[in-house]
Formats: sequence, structure tokens, C-alpha cells
Amino acid sequence: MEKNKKRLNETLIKGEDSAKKLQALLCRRAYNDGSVSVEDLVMEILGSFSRGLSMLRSCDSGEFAGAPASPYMTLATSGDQTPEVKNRKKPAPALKERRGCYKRRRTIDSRVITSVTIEDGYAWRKYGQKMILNSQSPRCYYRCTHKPDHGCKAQKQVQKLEDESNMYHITYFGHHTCPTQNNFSHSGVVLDFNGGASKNHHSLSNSPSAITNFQVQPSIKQEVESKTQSTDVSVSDNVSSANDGYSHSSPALEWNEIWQHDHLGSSGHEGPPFVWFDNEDSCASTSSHGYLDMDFLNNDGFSSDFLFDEVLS
DNA sequence: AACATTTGACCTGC
DNA sequence: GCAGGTCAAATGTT
Repeated sequence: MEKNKKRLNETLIKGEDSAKKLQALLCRRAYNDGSVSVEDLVMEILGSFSRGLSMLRSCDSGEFAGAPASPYMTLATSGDQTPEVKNRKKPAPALKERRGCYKRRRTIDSRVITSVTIEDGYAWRKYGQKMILNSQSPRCYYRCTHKPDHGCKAQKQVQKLEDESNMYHITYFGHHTCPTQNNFSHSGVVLDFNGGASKNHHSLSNSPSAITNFQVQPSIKQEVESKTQSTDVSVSDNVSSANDGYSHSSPALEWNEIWQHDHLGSSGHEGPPFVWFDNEDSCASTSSHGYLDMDFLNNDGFSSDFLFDEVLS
């Protein structure tokens, strides 16, 4: 176990070094196009590594081995909480059960993208919105629409970037386990984002969690919005899950309602490349995020070397 | 009626 | 105590 700890520590140190090198390279590039947000992004990476290393260093007495592998809460069993938990701080409400216990946002198993639209081909249900410190735009919280019926644990947070790019910082947590999840995920599919800067093609993994159907064309969307939901495995059905039959409120439009002066995603916007990271520690602030020119999506298990090579190529 | 979003309160970690 | 994440009642939409 101590050996594993050492290896993990070495891995994180290596990652930290890589991020520092990336910082030096990207910052120069960022200045060329007038953006400094790349620096922020790299700072997040460095921060993640630093925190991870700090945690490792702080638990050198064997507690690391016994620490939970995942900070996930078992929400499904929240009703089984001990009375000590349920009655903490305040007396139980008279007419209803106390809310289930929940943990603060877990930081593992998260992926971050930056996009002009918050649509990604899945059906999401908004369950909260919160103003974030030092951020002019609220952060919106979504979970998979199919959570109640299929127990899908996928969640995402969406926050509008505060620059003038009308882009959104989207952080995904967990993976879709619902039957209507993405159906592009068979291996061999190659996405070609013609958003301008991107030039490379990348085969997608066949991971069911890989979100591969970004940038649904508005025309397609309109077509499928009128469809009834089915379980057929097809592109159209896959797209239809983005709105899941609720054609009245696409996420993009919803956002326009929140920021009435925004005009995102409603004018046939050609999909730009996304930033896509497996994130070890989701960022807490998106005050000035930008985006990298990156056109691949790879959700599971890519190495940091691969990621950085792609960015720098 | 059934589903969605909104929003204030609640809860937890730092 | 604060900030972020979640809950759930109220409300809106179809």
C-alpha cells in the first residue's frame, strides 16, 4: 500500500511538472491571440495537482490506505442515515423528513469542456442555480433526466464565461448509465469539428461515458424535438435525448432567458472545438476562463502526455 | 396530470 | 462563518 502511495505521488509530481511546462508554452501562445485565459486554465491544473500532493503528504501515517476511494455520497440510501446525522444542528421539520445528507461536490471523475452551447445530446434536468463568488453569472446544476427511472448519476454544472465569447464552462460529473445515453460511442467514429482552428481528427473511445455528440445542428434538433422518444439506437434518437421531449425549453434558450441579452446557440452556430479535460479537481472559479483549440473528445483514461501533446501539436 | 424550472432553505467542507 | 452544492415546495408549461 505504501508502494502505491509512492507511485501515486510520483505520478502527481510528474503531472505537476508537465503542467508547468505547458504553462510556459501556452502562455506565450495565449498572448498572441490576446487571451490570458489559458493561464487560468493551467493554474487550475497546477492547483489540482498541488492539492492532491498536499493531501498525500498530509496523510503519511497509513490513513491514506484507509481513506475512501471515492468521496461520492450514496444518495440512494440517504434515507438510511443514522439519526445522529439526520438530526444534526436543527430539529427535524414537523411535517416532513429531513433532507438527505449530501456531500459537497466531489472532485474526481469530472470532465471539463468549454462550449458555445450547453447542449450535449443528453437530457438534463436542472435542479439548482447558484451565484458564485467573484462571478457575474450564476452556476447552474443539472442532473440526468433519467436519474429517477434509471438511476443515472451523470451530472453537470454550467457556468457562462465572463468574457465576451458567449461560451460556457461545463463540468461533467459521473457517467451516464441510462439507456438513452449517447449512441455515437461505438469505436471508429471520427468527429470533424470544422470550427476553424482545429485540424486534427480523433477517433473516439467506445466508452459509454464518452460524450460524443456535441454541437447538435439546430436543424436536426428541430427535427427531433417533435419526435416521440423511442429506444431505437439512431442518430436522431440520440439527439432527441437532448431535449427528451421537452421541446419548449432547450438549454440554450433557457440560458437566454436567464441572460436576456445573450444570443447563444440560436443562430446555427457552427460548433467550435471544445476543451475537454478529465478533471481531478473541478475548478471553483471560472472568472476568466478561456478555451484551447482542441477538437478531440476522449473521456476515459487518456494520459496526460497524450493530452498535452495534442494541445501543443 | 405530469413534467419541467425556480428559488429559498438546508447541509457540508473549508 | 462562508461558499458551494443540493433539496424540495412552489410555480410554470404542455
